[in-house]
Amino acid sequence: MDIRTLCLGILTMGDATGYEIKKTFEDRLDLIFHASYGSIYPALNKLTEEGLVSCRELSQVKRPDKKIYSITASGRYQFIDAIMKRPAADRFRSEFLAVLMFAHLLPASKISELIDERISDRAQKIENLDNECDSKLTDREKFLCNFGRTIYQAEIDYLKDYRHLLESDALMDSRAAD
Amino acid sequence: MDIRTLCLGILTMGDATGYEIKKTFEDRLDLIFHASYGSIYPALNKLTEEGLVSCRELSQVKRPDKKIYSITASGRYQFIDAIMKRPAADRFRSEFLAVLMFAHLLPASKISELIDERISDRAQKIENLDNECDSKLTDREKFLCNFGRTIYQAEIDYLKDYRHLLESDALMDSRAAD
DNA sequence: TTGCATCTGTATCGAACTGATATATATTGG
DNA sequence: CCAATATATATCAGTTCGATACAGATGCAA
Repeated sequence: MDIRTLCLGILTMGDATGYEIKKTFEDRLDLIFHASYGSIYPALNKLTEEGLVSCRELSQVKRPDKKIYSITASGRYQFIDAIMKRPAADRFRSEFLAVLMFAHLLPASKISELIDERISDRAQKIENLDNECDSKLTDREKFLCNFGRTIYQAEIDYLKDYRHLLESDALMDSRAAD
Repeated sequence: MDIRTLCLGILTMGDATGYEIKKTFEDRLDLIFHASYGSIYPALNKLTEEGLVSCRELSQVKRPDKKIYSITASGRYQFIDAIMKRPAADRFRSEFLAVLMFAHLLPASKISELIDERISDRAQKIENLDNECDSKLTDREKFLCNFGRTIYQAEIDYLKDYRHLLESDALMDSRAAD
């Protein structure tokens, strides 16, 4: 599933401009999927060419025309087709964990700082989700929201419980270096 | 931190060929970071140009020469510099979760199947980590290995506990459609 | 023993995607 | 009153993926 397909999915929820689709990615899919203008606008052009979405232009004074996209019947079929297929594996990349892989090359204080920051970052993300969760309505959205909270909390708990493994490791190495 | 930098990091653990670096990504960084030949080989060329790694060629009979890369002193400094910087945010993309976002468009049976498969996939990943964890030695590696297990287990637990929210939702929608 | 899969090793290419940047104006809040 | 944020379009260079190509070695099962 590429961004083109997911734009189609967002349009099943109602007509939107490219700008609004970007916002939807940020507001409701932040946990799950990311997309930049550099992929959204070309995607919408291609979808239009292929007849999977239609586009009406709303001329505005002293601004670029607003282009409102709607999904077509054939677009809807194609989207259902796409989500019926087995989803590809998650893609995950964490610089934080990559750095920890080389913790022995850093001073112990740096490791502690890094973990402290990670914990407060995850806590912040949970707080954001808490706020969003209230206003969200469907069980489906609550499910995804709580999914995120659960995973973030599991990470915080793990870091708190086992950080000493890294911190003592680094400490020993730096002592050995003396 | 890009793949170029992480290749440098892998070379701090010992000399290696491009092929071996790829294997290291698969064997020891699978949880954390991914890289394909299409990024590794160009990265090594660029690192060589910049004098951050050196390369000696080992000619082999009826095979392309084996190129063994070593990190240089300046490469080592540059790598430490890179990991001292604040790590960028994780990048995460999950087609599985994206599909769940549109669960209301799928039959309830499909949702159940999807979740069943996800649970066994995560269980498999935990089993793989269990096996690897034994043979790994340093506290640092154990830390990362158990990190992965913990997160995967949290996901399984969550899915088991709350899948009914999605399954009943889908059921209601399909009844409503009748 | 033959044949098939997997391993070792190099490398490139098109397509996908990111992140920054450009261009304009309106609105909101401190 | 000014700065930040929001609305709205779009492109571009650089990064990365996934597939593919080539080619012999090695292992293993029928």
